Amino acid sequence: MTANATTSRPYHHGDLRRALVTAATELARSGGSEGVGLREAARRVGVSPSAAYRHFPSRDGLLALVGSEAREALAARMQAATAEIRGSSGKAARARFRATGRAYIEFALEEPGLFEVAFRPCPPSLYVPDDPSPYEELSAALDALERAGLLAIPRLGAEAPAWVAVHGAAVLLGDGLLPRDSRDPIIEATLDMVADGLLRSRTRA
Amino acid sequence: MTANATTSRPYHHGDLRRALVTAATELARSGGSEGVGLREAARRVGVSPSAAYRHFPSRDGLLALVGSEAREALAARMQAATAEIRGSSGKAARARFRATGRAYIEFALEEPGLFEVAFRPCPPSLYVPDDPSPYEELSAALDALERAGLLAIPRLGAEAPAWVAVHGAAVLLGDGLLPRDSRDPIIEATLDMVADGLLRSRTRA
DNA sequence: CACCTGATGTGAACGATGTCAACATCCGAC
DNA sequence: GTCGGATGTTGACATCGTTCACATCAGGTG
Repeated sequence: MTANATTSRPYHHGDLRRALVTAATELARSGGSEGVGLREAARRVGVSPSAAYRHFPSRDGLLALVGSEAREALAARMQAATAEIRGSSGKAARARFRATGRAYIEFALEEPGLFEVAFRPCPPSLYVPDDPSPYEELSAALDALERAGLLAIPRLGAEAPAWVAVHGAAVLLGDGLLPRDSRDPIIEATLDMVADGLLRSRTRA
Repeated sequence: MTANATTSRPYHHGDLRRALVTAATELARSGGSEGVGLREAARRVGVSPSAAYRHFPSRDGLLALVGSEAREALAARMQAATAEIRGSSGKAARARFRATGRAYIEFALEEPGLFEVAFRPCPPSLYVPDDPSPYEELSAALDALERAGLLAIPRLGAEAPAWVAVHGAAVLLGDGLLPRDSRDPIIEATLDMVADGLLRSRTRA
C-alpha cells in the first residue's frame, strides 16, 4: 500500500503537492493572492517551509497552480450555468450566452479571492494551462451563436469584446468601484450591451 | 523662508510627504503595487523608514496616495484626448466619447504599474478622493451625448456599461490575457460594442 | 531673549516572510 | 541487502512592515 487508511502520518507525506495546493487555495479564497503565504500553507499541512520547494520553484509557482485551479472552478461554474438551459433554438443559444457571462460575474463576486488569483499575471515560465478553461466556455457559447446565424460581426472578432465587458463588470463590481447594491441591473445592462453589439436583431428588455 | 533654495538638506526635510509620494509613485510606475516598498521609498529620499509613519498610517496609506495621483494622471490624459477634438456637432460628441475610452485603455497599456495602483481596492478609511477623476471625465462625455440626444438608453444606466467595457479591455490587454499584437482592433471592437449598445443609429466601421 | 511644547526624524528592535544550503530520512530498483 | 534519488527538516540569511524610546528642530509664550 502506498498510503495507510488510518492517516498514520507517513514520514513522507502522502501527496504533499496536492495538499499544499489545496491549502494555498483555501488561503487564496479568503485573502486573495496577498493572503497566500508559502510558510502559512506549509504550516497548515504540518510540514516545514522548505519542503514546498521540492514541488514548486517559488511562491509564485504555487500561486500559478492555485490560479489554474481557480480558472477551472470558474469554467465549471460557467458550464453548469449553460447546462441548465435546455433547447436548441436560437433563443436558447442566446440565453446560454448570457448565462455564461452571468456565471462569470457571479463567480467573481462570490469568490473574489479565487477570481483575483485566477487572472493574476504570471511569468510565462510559470504558466499552468487548465483544461476546462473559461475562455473555452465562452468560445463554445459563441460557436453556438454562429451556428444559429445570430452573430452580427465576424466570428473571429467576437471573443474579445464579450470577454472584455464581462471581465470589466466582474472586476469593477468585485472591487467595489461600482455600487454592489446595483449589482443586478449593472450585470444585465452589461449583458444587454454585449448582445446589442455582437448579435443580430436587438432584443431590448 | 521655510525652505532653503540651495537644497542644504535641512535636518527636517522640507516636504517629506510630497517626496515620499513621488518616490513611491516612481516605484509603482516600474513594479506596480508590489514594487512599492515603504523602506525603499524612504531609502530613495534619504530618510529613515520610520520617518514615513509621521505622514502615513501604513504602507497601504502611502499606496492610497499614489493611487490617487495615478487616477489624476489618467483623468488628465482622458481630458487631453477629448480636448483635441473640436466642434460641437453630435459627431464630435461621439468622437470625444470614443477618445475618452481610447485614452483610458492606452494609459493602462503605457503605465501598467500606475494603472494597477490606481484601481487597487483599498479600505474606506484610507481612501483618498482625487479631483480630476476618471469617472468624472466619463460622466462629462456621457452628458454631452445626452445633450446631443444620442443616448439610446436612460442616462442613469449609461456609466456602468461604458466603464465596464473600457476597463475590461484595459485589464485584459494590460495583463497579456488578450494578445497585445491585436491591440488596436480589440480596442476599436470594444468601442464599437459600447457605441452600439449605448448610442442611437449604429455606425459600423 | 530663554524656554518649552509639539512636530518631525533617528536608531534599534520585533516578528514575519521568501529563499537557500547542508543534512536526515525513506522508498524502490538492482 | 544495499545504494541512489526523491522527499522532508534544520538552521540561517536578507528583507520587509511596524513600533517604541529617544534626538532634534521650529515657533510661539513668558
